[in-house]
Amino acid sequence: MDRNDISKTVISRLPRYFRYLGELKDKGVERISSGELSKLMKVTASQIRQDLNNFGGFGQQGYGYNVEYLYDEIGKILGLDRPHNLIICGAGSLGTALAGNPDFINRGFKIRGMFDVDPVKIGKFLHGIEVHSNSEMDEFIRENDIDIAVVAVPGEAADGLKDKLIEYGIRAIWNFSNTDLNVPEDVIVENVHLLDSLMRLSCDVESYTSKKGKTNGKG
Amino acid sequence: MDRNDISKTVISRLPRYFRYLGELKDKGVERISSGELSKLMKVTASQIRQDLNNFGGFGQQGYGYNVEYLYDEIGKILGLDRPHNLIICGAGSLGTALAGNPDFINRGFKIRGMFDVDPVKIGKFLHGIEVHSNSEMDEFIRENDIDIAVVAVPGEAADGLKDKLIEYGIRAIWNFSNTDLNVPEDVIVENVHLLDSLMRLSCDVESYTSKKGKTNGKG
DNA sequence: TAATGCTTGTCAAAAAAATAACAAAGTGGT
DNA sequence: ACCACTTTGTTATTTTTTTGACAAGCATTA
Repeated sequence: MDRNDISKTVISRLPRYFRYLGELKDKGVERISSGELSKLMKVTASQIRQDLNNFGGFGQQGYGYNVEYLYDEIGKILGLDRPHNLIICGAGSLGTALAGNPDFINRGFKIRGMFDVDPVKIGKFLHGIEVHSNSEMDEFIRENDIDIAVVAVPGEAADGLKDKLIEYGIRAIWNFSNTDLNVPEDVIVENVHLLDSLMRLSCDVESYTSKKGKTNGKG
Repeated sequence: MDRNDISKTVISRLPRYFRYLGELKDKGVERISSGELSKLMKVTASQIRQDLNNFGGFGQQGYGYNVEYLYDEIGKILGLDRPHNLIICGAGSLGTALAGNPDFINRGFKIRGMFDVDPVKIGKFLHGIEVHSNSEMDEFIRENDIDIAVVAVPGEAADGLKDKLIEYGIRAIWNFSNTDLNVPEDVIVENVHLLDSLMRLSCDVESYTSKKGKTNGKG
């Protein structure tokens, strides 16, 4: 089974496994069975076993999985065994918030610099990270071995920025702008569409309310 | 077909349809066929037709879909035809960034107040929104008809906060903390696990890199 | 008003994902 | 060293999701 044949669906579940295993590790738990993990995570034990088996036999019959080993292995699959160098494009409040998030650093995501068009911001330090002019971006990316760019600019500016980033050699974009970025197939985009997410919540509220209304009174 | 029988998968695609229709509407486009929309959105026309049909026949044979009508209808499904009152719990940099995002207001998500435990922050105004003490939360939620709470506090504090929110009557939580919140089944949680998202990106970089390595030289 | 061309809504088929079932392989106690 | 018990890896089944196909219906034009 080739790494690239594994479905998107399975991959997207890995960070959650990683998170739970990290918590177990921190608590000093040494081993866990798919059944126990299933109860914790509220997914079927069958799914857990099948997901993990895509990457090889991490467990042992009659024993279960070694928490630390499994944690490390999933970490490797997620590419966390080597550091990543990031830049944040857009030194607005969102970019600044991301720059200040300690979780990213803790997992090896190092924010090397921020970029903005606003002359007032350029030269300032936000959470210890310097804000540069966009004109320095090309050189900065090359010199600092940047492999991930965070797009935290207003929607209108996102598309132009994306083209520049690709021109400068970026192949992985974490996109916070509320548009879809069309990119060549060798460029990866991971979207965080906040408004979409909020709408999903709103939608669920709506359908739950209508369900309530129906079953109400007697239910 | 009942509203509540529609699969999560379909629901989760609605905000994206809404986004594209909004853009078309702004451009003055009056009608669009599933085929044209399919090219724009890079999904199959069949999927578009089937998704929309879950909610009723919004289109017309030989004509397609009326952009504005479809936009409004999807808006209703998403619960955007009525305003929502939000509070943001946690006045750190993330909470502040969310408070300053104009997209939310534009879609009827009104941020009524922020909450924090830090006495230095209490009483301050961030992006025009007052930061209150947690002790005022109960009353504030009732008096301002709050229906959505945003959890933007550090992971350790999230679980305790969640319990309070539920106690105070909140039934919809937008969770930015990097943990899963266990809630009763009448409470809805929409997660934005930023680190999980970043790990997915890192994972894709990893597998793309290994694919490159393999097919390199000849491919 | 009739003919032509699109495009939907819907049914059928295929593909993908989740769940269930179980033999094989290990653990742990005696 | 053996036995009972646990738990995996894997195969089979079911369910869900996606895609394909096409008749029915409306728009548009002459």
